[in-house]
Amino acid sequence: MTVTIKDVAKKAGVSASTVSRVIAEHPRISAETSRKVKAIMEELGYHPNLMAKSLVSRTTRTIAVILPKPAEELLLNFFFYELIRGVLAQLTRAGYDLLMAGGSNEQEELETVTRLVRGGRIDGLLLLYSRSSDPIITFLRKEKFPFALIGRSLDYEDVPSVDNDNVQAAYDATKHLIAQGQKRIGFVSGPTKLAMTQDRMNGYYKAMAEAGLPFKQSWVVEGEFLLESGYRAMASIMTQPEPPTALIVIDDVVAFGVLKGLAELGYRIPQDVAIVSFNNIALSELTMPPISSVDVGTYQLGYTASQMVLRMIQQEEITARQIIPHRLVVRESSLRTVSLA
Amino acid sequence: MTVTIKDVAKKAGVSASTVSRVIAEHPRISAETSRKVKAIMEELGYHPNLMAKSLVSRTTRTIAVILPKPAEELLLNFFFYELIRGVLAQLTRAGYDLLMAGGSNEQEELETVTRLVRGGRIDGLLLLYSRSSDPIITFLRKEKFPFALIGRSLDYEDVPSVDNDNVQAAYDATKHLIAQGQKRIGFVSGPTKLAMTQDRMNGYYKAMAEAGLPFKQSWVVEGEFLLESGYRAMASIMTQPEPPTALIVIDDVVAFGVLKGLAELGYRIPQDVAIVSFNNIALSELTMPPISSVDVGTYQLGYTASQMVLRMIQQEEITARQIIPHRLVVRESSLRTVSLA
DNA sequence: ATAATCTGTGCAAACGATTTACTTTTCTCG
DNA sequence: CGAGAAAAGTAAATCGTTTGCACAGATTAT
Repeated sequence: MTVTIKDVAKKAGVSASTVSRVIAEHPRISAETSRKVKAIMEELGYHPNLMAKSLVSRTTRTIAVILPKPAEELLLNFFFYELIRGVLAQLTRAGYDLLMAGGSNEQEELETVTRLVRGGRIDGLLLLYSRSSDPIITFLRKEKFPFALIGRSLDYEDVPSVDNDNVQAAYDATKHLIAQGQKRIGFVSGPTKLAMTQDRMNGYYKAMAEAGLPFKQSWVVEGEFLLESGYRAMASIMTQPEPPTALIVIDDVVAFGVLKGLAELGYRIPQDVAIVSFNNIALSELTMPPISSVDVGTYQLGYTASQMVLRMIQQEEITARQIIPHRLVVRESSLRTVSLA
Repeated sequence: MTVTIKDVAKKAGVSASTVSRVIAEHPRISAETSRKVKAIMEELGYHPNLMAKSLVSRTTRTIAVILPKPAEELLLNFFFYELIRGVLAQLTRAGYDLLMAGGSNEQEELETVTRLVRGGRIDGLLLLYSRSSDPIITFLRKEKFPFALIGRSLDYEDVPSVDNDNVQAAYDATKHLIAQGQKRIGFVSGPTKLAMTQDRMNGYYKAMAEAGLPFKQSWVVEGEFLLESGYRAMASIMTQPEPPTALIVIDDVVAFGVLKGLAELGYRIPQDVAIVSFNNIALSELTMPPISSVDVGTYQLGYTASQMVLRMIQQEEITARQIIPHRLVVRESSLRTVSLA
């Protein structure tokens, strides 16, 4: 049925080993034989069976990405495509394939990982998130299996991971507002159990403290990565006697809610309230007004994390924690003086 | 190193075949042996080598999704995550894995597909888009390889595919505006080479004709799936002597641009101009005002398309063209009389 | 009682490559 | 010219499973 290496060998009048070596560009093959065999391969439309190859080489040229279960996916919704493109770009370059897997709960996820790793189906793994005391990470470390984490592990310092400097990013964002003359700056935050949230909060605190600006606890609101979260936060933050005149928002989607909430309360942006948020998803520039946002380099995160895994597979030394530079993209929402069309 | 079926066999005092049969739940294995072997497997942490399994069974329990190259991805940006979740849900249920592949150009894409198919790495394939006279589709048909298309092929009627009834969807959207008392209805369209665009235009024409409403060619503008496209369309549509009082927009992202353009021209929504768009991405309800949009069932598209491929793999009969129901989600942007908060 | 069927298991041959260890052929050069 | 080295290629083992066939012992039918 399908054409095998033996078919090629027979037709070319050589042994299977020779064909194999032609494919591998083994030096001990004469130019003539190589040419001849290649011609036959072409003619027969031969493609090596990847399973057989993997079986003997104990290598699959495949790495897997584990998708978070639904409950933890919120943030990913808008990142995902960019991230995967970055991952795929790197893997394709290196001749690797990408396997995507997940599970509907923690237990299933771990089972999937076990099956893939122990079953020899993949050479490396990429985790898109970290939860504290993650059994998957524990398992992978025990197996000494090549993997990298996008984000930061709360449990171990030395987990190979690619992340942003979220402290600095929030610091920069806050500084930007301060440079615009803002003094009363609030923070619409996310779930504090996430390293990302904690880091951004700290950057904000740091900038405020450095500038000697007072801040009230009532200007800071925890929430989730949901539109509603930002919307509701406005009701509590902006209705107090002395509300902030500027807000740092943990994520663009949350910022959309903030925009909505502010509009309903009659605040103009940026004249009454200036806004800076994070992640710079494609829609940040489409709102009215466009939102200033810290670009975290989503594509780069995927690209670099994959590269890290590939390096580990090649037994190369890696730096356990790699930082992707961020970049504050300033748009109308944070500018003190703007000329509106 | 890794524990194989032989290790299990030896420790259990049986042959490798017996262990294999225990795993396969072969009927001719005694309950006692089965219990014993399973215990040993557990103890040793045995997981079958998937490559060896695939080699002999000529089956991989993997299907691939081919990612469009960057130039054609625009639309996918917001769909992608939902779509993949649908795909993954179906595949996980059936015990299949998902491989993701792509290429930076058409040639590379075809090579990837050839390598995967001929190399026996996958059992089925999912295409997320259709271009006319797609060499990949040609190849897959020739190989009689199980695959399904999300969308509609412009070349062949009988390509297994999962799609919306876009004609009906646009018809419904237009009817809704008409029911709101709208008479001057325009259409902000997409690239006409796409089946999706053509279908939606036709639905719009049909509803207009049926209602006996006049329409001007100047109320219809072609564009792309970009924010700018909708923004620019406003400058041409809304500045003419008798502009439409309602607009059908090909896609939510384009609608965001429309919103922006209308705001700059001083139109209020929906009082001055009503809007309905398509795809109902997560952000449609976050705009000011929230946009009425036709939900196309993105998750379902992925879920059903995967199911179709799985059926083909099982040699089951399938209906070549499956339609996912759409649903018009009415929000403020299209309501004639609204009480704004 | 004996033949026929059933049960439970083992042996060995695939599956389609790679790779080690040889064998044969061709050079090179004293 | 012939020995030894280098070059080119082959045969066979191997990777970890599955599975058709054989076979022994237990069970059932005649």
